[in-house]
Amino acid sequence: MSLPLIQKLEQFTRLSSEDKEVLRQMSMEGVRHLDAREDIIREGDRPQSLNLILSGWACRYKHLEDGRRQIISFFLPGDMCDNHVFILRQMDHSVGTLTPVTIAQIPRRRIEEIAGQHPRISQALWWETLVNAAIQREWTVNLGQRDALERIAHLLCELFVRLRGVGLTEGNSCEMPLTQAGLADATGLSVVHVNRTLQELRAAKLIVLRGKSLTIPDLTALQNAALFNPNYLHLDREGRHLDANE
Amino acid sequence: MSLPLIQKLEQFTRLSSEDKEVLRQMSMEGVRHLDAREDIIREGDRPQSLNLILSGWACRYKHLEDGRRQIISFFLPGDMCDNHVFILRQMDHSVGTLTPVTIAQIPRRRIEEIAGQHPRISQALWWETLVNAAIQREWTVNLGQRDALERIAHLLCELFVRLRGVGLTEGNSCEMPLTQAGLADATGLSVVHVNRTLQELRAAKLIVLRGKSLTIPDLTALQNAALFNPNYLHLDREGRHLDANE
DNA sequence: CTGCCGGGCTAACCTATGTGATTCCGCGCG
DNA sequence: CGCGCGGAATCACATAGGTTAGCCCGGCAG
Repeated sequence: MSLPLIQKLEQFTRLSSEDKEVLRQMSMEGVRHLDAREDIIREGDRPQSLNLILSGWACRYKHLEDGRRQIISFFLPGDMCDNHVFILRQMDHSVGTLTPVTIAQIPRRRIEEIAGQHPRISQALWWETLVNAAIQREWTVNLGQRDALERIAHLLCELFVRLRGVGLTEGNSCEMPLTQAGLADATGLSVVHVNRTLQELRAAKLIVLRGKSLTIPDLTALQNAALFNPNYLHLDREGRHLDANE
Repeated sequence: MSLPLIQKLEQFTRLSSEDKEVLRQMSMEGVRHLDAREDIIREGDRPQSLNLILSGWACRYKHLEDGRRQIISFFLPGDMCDNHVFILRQMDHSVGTLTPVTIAQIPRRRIEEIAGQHPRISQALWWETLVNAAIQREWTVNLGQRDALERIAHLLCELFVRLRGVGLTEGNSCEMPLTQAGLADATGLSVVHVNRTLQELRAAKLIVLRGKSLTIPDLTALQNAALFNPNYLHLDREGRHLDANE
């Protein structure tokens, strides 16, 4: 059973077995366990280490002064919360857990050392940063143009495809620990409307959502409803060509 | 009169005069002139060069299959349209001009050479990539949480502060070549509502917008109306501390 | 066992924003 | 010199989505 981080980076590049060993070692450093709803980093911090999610879900978020809150992105196992932020000096947002989470906290120095010695890894880390930026762009489109149903459907497609990329789906099902309030904060909708819209998606047989488990009976159908095009996830290792259903 | 690119990077780091000379040379390569409403790069392209905006405005945008369009970000003079995209293999969005534009088209190889020889420049380029990502996050918040008035006010604050950073403001005024349709595509609002909201901003004396010129009589007031906090632009060269009004 | 709390669900009502259509103005082009 | 067009401005009307409030259920803490 391979580490989510490794599975993820291998969607992009081939890693040597030495590279993989280095990443495995790295993942065992500074392991910490966090409860749900804890902050990993706060706006204004000047982090000196990088947090790699080993298990559980977290998110970036930002509060407006009057309390409104937006979830800016999700971190799933294999994601790095703050890859390369040390180039900037201050966090402009916070990162918090959504479920209990285990992370590896890797000192800045250690990362720089690894990146210096393993160009393939260094490049892969930049790739992950750029893919995150691409995801952020797609969220801009999602919030700006899609209506509630498309928006939620799109988010579910994205999460499902990303989870599949790190081996966390089973057939057409995956875990869905997000509460409706979480979905609301991520989509810019009210909780009430998220609920309404989920009913609609259920009624249309596009999703089965019970407890913390999501099943997507027909991914293509959901993608169509969402106007979801997976190209922005850049899961196209050279030569290879895959669509979201591969 | 210094190049916008250099002014911009110097908000972040000190460049040696050699660094600056290299950037100046670079800016003279492959200069091209484009009309308004031309595409610089299209979704699906695999660009082998980097486009630096010397003058004029451009934007990233994305179309949904049914024609809806979202502007994802703006490029002002000194911005690089597609810094580091060669790490990804395909453009997941297009870049088009909003006004007549002049760009320097710099071959990938050349950039890599320069970055290899001038670590300061290399770092500054990554800084610009990360700041763009931070801007994208703030847009997520903007679209997800702010109402129409805050949203437009926020965008105007951002554009003004960014223009000021490259010396393109005069007192409290700057150029504003965006049409209301452009503002609508960027904010996810309808043209009609953009118009209504601009009236509101005018009535509140927060902006003076005539033709292609924007004046912000009281930037602090506009920032307050927008819940605008400039920290996400990361204009904080070490030691220095400035607020948006400096 | 009971009481509380987080999370899901629903209903009635309200409003910010979208739609579609029309007018007006200025400017470049034939 | 008149026509056509992009862009701004309005108006009347429609609706997606927000708000407030309340209920129900299940788990766990005391």
